[in-house]
Amino acid sequence: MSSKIAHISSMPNSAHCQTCSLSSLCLPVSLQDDEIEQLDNIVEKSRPLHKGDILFRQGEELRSIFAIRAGSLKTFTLTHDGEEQINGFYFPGELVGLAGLDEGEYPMSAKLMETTTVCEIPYARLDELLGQMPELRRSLMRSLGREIRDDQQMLMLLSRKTAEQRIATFLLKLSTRYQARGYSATQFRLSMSRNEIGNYLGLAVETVSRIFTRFSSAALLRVEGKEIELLDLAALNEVSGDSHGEGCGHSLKLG
Amino acid sequence: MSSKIAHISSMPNSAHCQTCSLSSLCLPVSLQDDEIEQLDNIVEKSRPLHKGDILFRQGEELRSIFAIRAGSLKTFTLTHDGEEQINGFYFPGELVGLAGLDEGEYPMSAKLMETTTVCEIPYARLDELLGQMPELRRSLMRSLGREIRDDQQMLMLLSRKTAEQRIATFLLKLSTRYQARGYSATQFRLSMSRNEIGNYLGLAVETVSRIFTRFSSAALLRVEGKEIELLDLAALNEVSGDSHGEGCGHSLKLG
DNA sequence: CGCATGTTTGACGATACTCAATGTGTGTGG
DNA sequence: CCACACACATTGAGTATCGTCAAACATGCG
Repeated sequence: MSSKIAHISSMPNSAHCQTCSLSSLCLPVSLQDDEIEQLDNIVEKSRPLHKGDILFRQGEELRSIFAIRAGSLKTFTLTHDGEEQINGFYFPGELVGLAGLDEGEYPMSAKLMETTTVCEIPYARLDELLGQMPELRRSLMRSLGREIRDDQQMLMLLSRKTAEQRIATFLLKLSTRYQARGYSATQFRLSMSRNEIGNYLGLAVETVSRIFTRFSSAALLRVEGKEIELLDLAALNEVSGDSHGEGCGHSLKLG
Repeated sequence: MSSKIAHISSMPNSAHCQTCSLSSLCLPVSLQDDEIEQLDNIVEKSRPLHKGDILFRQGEELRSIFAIRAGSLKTFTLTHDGEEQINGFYFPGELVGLAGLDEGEYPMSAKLMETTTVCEIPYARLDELLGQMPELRRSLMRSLGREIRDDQQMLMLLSRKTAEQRIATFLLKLSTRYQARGYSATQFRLSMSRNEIGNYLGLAVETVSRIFTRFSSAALLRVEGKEIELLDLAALNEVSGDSHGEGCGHSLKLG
């Protein structure tokens, strides 16, 4: 359980922003070629980091934000009683570390859930570019805004949704995000444990497990350890409570 | 219940950013005098708007963000089943509307809880200034970051705290915010109803009411309708679950 | 003054947590 | 390569917290 601090050493000559297949997700801006090149120049690509490594730690000085190239990580804070509270999961093409921009230090820690490659974007350099490139600036604003909206959807989830609705919502969100980066929307591998899912959704592990089996019995999905197949997106959507169709909120009876 | 859309008409010659006592809260930046003047030029001060008025509506094009000069408002979204979900309460010196910057439209509505005066900051003009003034840019970043951190504290609250802890946390947060703007930290008037508090904290109205009386019985506070006096900040802190001292989590027994 | 809205209090019940035991997988070391 | 240990996952039983329903009470607005 000795989680090492990830030490980024730049790859000799890896990929570039210009050719990165994730660029449309990472910073969806319409930049000039030379602007992209400028951006590319300040970005440091890491060699793969290992599962369990800490990318940054709560309270550390915020020197960089990170874009994920491959793999996945979780961000979390520690509660007063030393428990870890997961704030979010991050996948390729997503930016991590934005939340700390105001304080100059990371308000939470980031830990890899599997072998992961990131792009490091030094904030000082980025800040210069922001002054020169309005589009980049707006793009970053959009990323911040998206972060806020995501959090607010979570607020909604935590304050109004039942356990079933939370899990359904969670799975559908994952589905959407996987789809956005070219993976299957219905079949994927959960990179987080049931424990982490429960922590994130404000549920006990046991509840998560029970609902997985309940959904399985109802043929909404197929579970095999961490492998998941969503069998009935429409029904999941119904259960999630986000559907506009009248969901009248009846919960699942066992099949 | 006919909530009018607030229509901002600029005051002939009201206050200026240069002399605003809230400027340190609103945009806590170290700007040059001429920079502040530039900012002041694009800000439109409203005449007082009435309780119940809508400042902006979810889905509307985001033309401006707002700074509150006096009064208070709540932001909320509508759930799929038409219920209102409160996202936050805003007080003088705070910025509203930031969350929509990415999409170009407001992701939620804002409704006044009492007679309120705001400064309107047209986004197009602001964006120009952002390119010219690095400090202003960082300040706005900080505001966005703060919004994110606040949301994440709420996530923590909703996913891990009991009803008692939520109410205690809520009251202490209010206390801090009031203090920051020069009001009493222990005596204030709740501008929101019990219903709105419950909605915001993910609790039923009845639960909110019960806990208020429970706190009252335990001499943690004094309630008289919307008037509140916090009698034992230390104890409230203890109950809130945020204290670092060992809280061993025993709930209040009636006095 | 009366109706509407907001608040308080009580009784009851459901959802999800805790505790506990068993089952399953994963990684490590012999 | 197997065996063991450890973390993770599932399932069950009992319970507590909080939500729902209901009614009385207070407050405020027209």
